[in-house]
Amino acid sequence: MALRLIDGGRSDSFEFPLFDSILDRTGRRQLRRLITLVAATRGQVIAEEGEISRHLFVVADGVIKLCKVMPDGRRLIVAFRYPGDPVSLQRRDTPWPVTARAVSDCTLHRIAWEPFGQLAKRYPAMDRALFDLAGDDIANLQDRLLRLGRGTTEEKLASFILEYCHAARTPSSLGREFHLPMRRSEIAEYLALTIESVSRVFSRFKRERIIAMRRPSRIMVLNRPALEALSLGGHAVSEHGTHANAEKILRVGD
Amino acid sequence: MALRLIDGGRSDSFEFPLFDSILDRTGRRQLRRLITLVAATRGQVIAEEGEISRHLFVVADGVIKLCKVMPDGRRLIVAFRYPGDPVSLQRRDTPWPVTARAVSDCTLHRIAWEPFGQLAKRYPAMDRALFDLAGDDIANLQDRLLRLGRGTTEEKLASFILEYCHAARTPSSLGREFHLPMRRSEIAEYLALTIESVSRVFSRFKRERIIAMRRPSRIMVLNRPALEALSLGGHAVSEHGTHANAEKILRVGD
DNA sequence: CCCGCCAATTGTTCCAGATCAATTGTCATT
DNA sequence: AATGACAATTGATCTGGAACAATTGGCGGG
Repeated sequence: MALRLIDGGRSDSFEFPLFDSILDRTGRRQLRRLITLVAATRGQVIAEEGEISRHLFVVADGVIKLCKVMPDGRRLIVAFRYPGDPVSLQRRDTPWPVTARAVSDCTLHRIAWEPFGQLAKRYPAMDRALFDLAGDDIANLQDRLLRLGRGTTEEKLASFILEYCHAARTPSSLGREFHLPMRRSEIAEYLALTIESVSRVFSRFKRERIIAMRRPSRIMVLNRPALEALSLGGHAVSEHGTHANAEKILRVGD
Repeated sequence: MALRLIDGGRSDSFEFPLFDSILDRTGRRQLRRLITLVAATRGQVIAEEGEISRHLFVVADGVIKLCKVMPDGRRLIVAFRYPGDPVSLQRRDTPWPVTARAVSDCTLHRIAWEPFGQLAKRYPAMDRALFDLAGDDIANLQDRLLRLGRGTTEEKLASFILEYCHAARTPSSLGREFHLPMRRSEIAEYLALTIESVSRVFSRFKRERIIAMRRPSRIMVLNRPALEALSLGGHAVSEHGTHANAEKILRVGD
């Protein structure tokens, strides 16, 4: 199924902070004319791994996942993308390194690389801005690599919850309930765990009053400091057995 | 200890393919004048996580590792960098997201961001080239994420050996012996394993005549197809039990 | 309201890889 | 050649999370 184009998608009214700050009035207007608004429904493929990338996509509303699959079917969600995020930063007109799918019904800004490149010739700061965004993406992937490689199940889920609250601009600190659009299977694929492990840790967090969960997708953070402590890999907050151990390991030198 | 500057490091003679292809003669000469050649000895820190990045580094000779550490001492090597690789692509003048250390004695080209930025104003293609390099880095990190998250010990080591052969331009396909500069502990930190697991799999590969190993750091690839099959996650090459399984998993749909 | 479907939870068993513990190389120094 | 300091290997256990297996819960359609 193809992406649905949205009428009036070329309206000048919406916000587009990614490049607006570096363009003058003319540049902004020209960029607006390149943008098409498209819609995808839950589960729909936005771009397939291997397919040549002809567009830059930016999430307008909803959540996207970027997936990779091994030949034997093992899969991993490389990243979720939230409103305002560019979907994939890569050389123009090269194959997508991942498959992008909608996690919830969502809308995206789409810009063809070809005219984007023309515009970028007159506004070189745009290439610079793309590079900066790529740098942020790299730093995030490096963090994720550390967590997937060395983190425990608790640590992974704790940092996922915090990350979601932050990225989805959810009122987590206020102790308000929010909606989690991804299923357990998607959280498991994101954290390189099984559904069962994810479910067990959710239950444990609930039992320990770190979160409340009236339904699987309705979460409320009750003890944010506990989540933060877990997500850094500090484990028990006020114990210092781990600390002595840490110093021993760090002393190894290199 | 500070990085040692190398006399005559400003010579115009060396190759610098990263940007040479997109610059004219004048541009190349101007870029050359910004480059300083520096040396680091095995184990030396080139840049520390958190420290503001004032330079772009490119590996000239030897191998670099990029490390991240958790508060309690668990560590991961995010990437190795080989001759020709930029060390870290990130927003200019922002904190390093990783610590860069020399794995072997090595030399690096160093360019201060400040004059680099001036030059890039006259040659906008340089920013574009940086973005493209960052895109490659992102694709590599995504692959690594899949392997660390879902790969077995064998798969991880097999793909590491192949990756090393490729990156270090080693005559692997010819069945010639080569030198592996990183210790078992570094390979383990790169693959999110323990030293013991790495050692056991090396021994197994040796026993199965996939590699030869006269000393821990002297390796020869004997059966490249076997390594390639393993690194893709295909497991046994000519078995199809796994295949049936794969289709079952893939059929899940999303 | 009941039924069927699928997501999520919970319980049980199992195993890959971690951890703990020697032992064996390797090489630099005297 | 003997000594000491590490790096690597090998062996014996242990365990966190996977795999397998029911059971429970929610929701849409008749």
